Amino acid sequence: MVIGKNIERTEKMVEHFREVCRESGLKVTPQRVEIYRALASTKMHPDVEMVRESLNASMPNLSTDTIYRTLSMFEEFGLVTRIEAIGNRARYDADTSRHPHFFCTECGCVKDFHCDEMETIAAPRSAKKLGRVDSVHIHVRGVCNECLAKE
Amino acid sequence: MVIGKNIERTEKMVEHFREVCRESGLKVTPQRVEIYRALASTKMHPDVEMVRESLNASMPNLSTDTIYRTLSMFEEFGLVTRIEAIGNRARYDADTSRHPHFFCTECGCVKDFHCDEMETIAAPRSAKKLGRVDSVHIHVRGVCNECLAKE
DNA sequence: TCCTTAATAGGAATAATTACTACTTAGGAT
DNA sequence: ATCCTAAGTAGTAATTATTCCTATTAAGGA
Ligand SMILES: [Mn+2]
Ligand SMILES: [Mn+2]
Ligand SMILES: [Zn+2]
Ligand SMILES: [Zn+2]
Repeated sequence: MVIGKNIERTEKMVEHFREVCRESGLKVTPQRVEIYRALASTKMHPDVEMVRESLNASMPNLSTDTIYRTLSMFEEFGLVTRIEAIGNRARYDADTSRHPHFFCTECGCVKDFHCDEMETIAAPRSAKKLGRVDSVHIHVRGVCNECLAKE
Repeated sequence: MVIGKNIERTEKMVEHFREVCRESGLKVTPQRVEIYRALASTKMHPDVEMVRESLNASMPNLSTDTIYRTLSMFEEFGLVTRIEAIGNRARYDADTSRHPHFFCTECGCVKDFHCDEMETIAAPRSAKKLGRVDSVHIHVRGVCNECLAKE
């Protein structure tokens, strides 16, 4: 995972993360900051293993358990969104705004795209009859350009 | 898992399943028929364990491996749809028509609802720029009426 | 009925996630 | 600045979901 693009934006997000921690009485540990920064600085929607790899140089003793615990905690506090992609590994997104995803069924990559209609479509009455609707999720599946090129 | 409603419709689906098997050179084994029937006769979108439980009386020796293998094969041949619900168990739907789902974040249940807009919305250019789009998936998350009643 | 090959059962292996616990540390109090 | 304490972490074990393996079985064609 490459880190380094849009450093200003990333650091702004990290600062916001620190504030949320302080407001919520969560300790701002180096592990939490680095895990959050790893997510905020990439568009790859990383899973736990990708986070571990990207931090391996700077934090070689970071434990798997800490990554899992930390990401779950982030989700609970609305700092990240958990993405149920294809396959079995949970992936995370530091962009918590509502937006659709492209899932490649070949390589498993997850990409953002934008679509006003998909970002604003509301749950219909038929859905609300089933219970309380908290969020709407849209994704498309297909084969990404990189995988198409390989074929 | 309760089986038995809409028996005619279920049996029509089972007959179609048999035809697909014959056409594709797949053996019509009792295991396959019962697993397919278990899916076709419920609206619960069962996971592997639910299928096993529902068939435990009639097929006590049905192996987990067979259920996994069979459901994957069904998906490959377009007989069922695999649903990536919340949490870690894959769920399956014998209704392969495009329709949105309601996921309860409390009990994990999966319910159907209908919404013309969600069933016809097409992938936008911004998605197609990322690769070949094969399908569009929409679901909502919330808390189902049963869980709301318990609170 | 026989034969061939696909399919199954049962158990072992793998992969993802969670649980446990002794040790560490962030951040408030002194 | 130092101390205290509860919250957090590392390392490891346990659990859970899924896949792999292989000897045995049986579907469906000859
Ligand atoms: Mn995203
Ligand atoms: Mn459905
Ligand atoms: Zn790809
Ligand atoms: Zn519920």
